Formats: sequence, C-alpha cells, structure tokens
Amino acid sequence: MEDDDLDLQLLMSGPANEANMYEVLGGTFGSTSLLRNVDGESAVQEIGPGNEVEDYLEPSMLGCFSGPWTCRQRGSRMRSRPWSVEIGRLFGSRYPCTSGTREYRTRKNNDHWTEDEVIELVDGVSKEGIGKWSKLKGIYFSTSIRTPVHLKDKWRNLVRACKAKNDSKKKINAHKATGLIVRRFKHRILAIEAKRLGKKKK
DNA sequence: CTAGGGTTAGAT
DNA sequence: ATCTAACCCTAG
Repeated sequence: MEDDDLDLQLLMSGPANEANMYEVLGGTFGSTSLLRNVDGESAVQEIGPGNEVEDYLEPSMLGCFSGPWTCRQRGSRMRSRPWSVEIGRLFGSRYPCTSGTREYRTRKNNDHWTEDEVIELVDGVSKEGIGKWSKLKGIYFSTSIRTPVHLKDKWRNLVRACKAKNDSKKKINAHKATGLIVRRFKHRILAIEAKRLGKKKK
C-alpha cells in the first residue's frame, strides 16, 4: 500500500490512538508542527507522543476523524478530497502552518472556479472594465464566496493562461478544465487585456 | 480599495 | 522537479 493510501485509510477509520494521531498529523505537518489548543486561546503545543489527543482537539472534533471519506465534484470527475481540507474542517478552517512566521493558516476556500463563474467574470470585466473588482463583486458575485481580490486574481490567472498558450505549444493542457475555458475565452480576454495595456502606456 | 509580488497545494 | 491555479500579504 502506498503512503497516500495509508493516510487515507487512517482518516477513514480514524486514528487508533494518540500515537497514531501523532503520526497522522506529524506525518504531514512535520515534526515542528504546532497545534492550537482549543481551550486556552494562547496555548500552543508541539505535537508529540507525550500529549493526549484532547490537547489538540475538543471532543466534538474527534468525531470528524471517524466520518466517511467524502468526495466532491471537481471538473467532470469525482476526486477524493485532499485530506488537508479535512484537517481544515477539524480546526474550523484554521489549521496549523509550518512555514513562515504565522502560527496557522486561515484558508477559507480552496475551490476551483466553475465555468459559469468564469463566464460571469469575463462578462463582468468586459462590461465594467478591468480594475472595478469591488463593483464587480457587488453586481455579479454578491452571493458568491468570491471576494474582489479573488476576482482580480482569477482574471490575472486567466490572462496568464491565455498568454502562456500563445507563447509555447509545449505546455498545453497542464490542467484540462482550464484549457477548455481558455480556449473559449482567449480572444475576449486578450482583447480586454490589450486595451488595458494600451491605456497604461499613456 | 487595487496592483502586484509571494506562498501553497495539487497535478504531472 | 516543475508548473499552474488559488490564495495571501501589503504598499500606496
């Protein structure tokens, strides 16, 4: 059995004991990982064999470990949810961060854009122009999780993807879903972008 | 608030 | 090992 399968297995069945839990968490986050103690706001502890599971998780969270391994739709095929997402749920979308100065990461959403969302974005930008991200959010994405910054970032990624395919033919379909979208909107996106660059020079 | 550099996760 | 998409950081 491969390592990934093992991790998956552990999450499906739940860690057998504290040591196993330590393995599961430590295995991914590394030996220096820190977990916030749920009770004490300031208490941060290193994951270690000397600690109990309760040091890291409150009882209600423990149930998450034995739940079924769920899948979600991404693109056209089902894919198992990365277990980092599962960990994110365990920690209320605040899960430990091993790099940098931050104690933990707070990543709210890690989903890929749907084709419909991209259509909205391209439509919106062509009507309102580039750089009106907050306005765009209000008009086209008012009920969406996407923030103005997300819109801006996505647009940048779209432009980059379009340009990448102009430059070289070697790295096509790095990601299939994006490839389709890019093929469909390439001309509109590049036209809008060209307009922006034109204005910028003046 | 936006622009743009930086970081991270997942796929190849 | 490298690349992309999504997300973060923050100056201005």
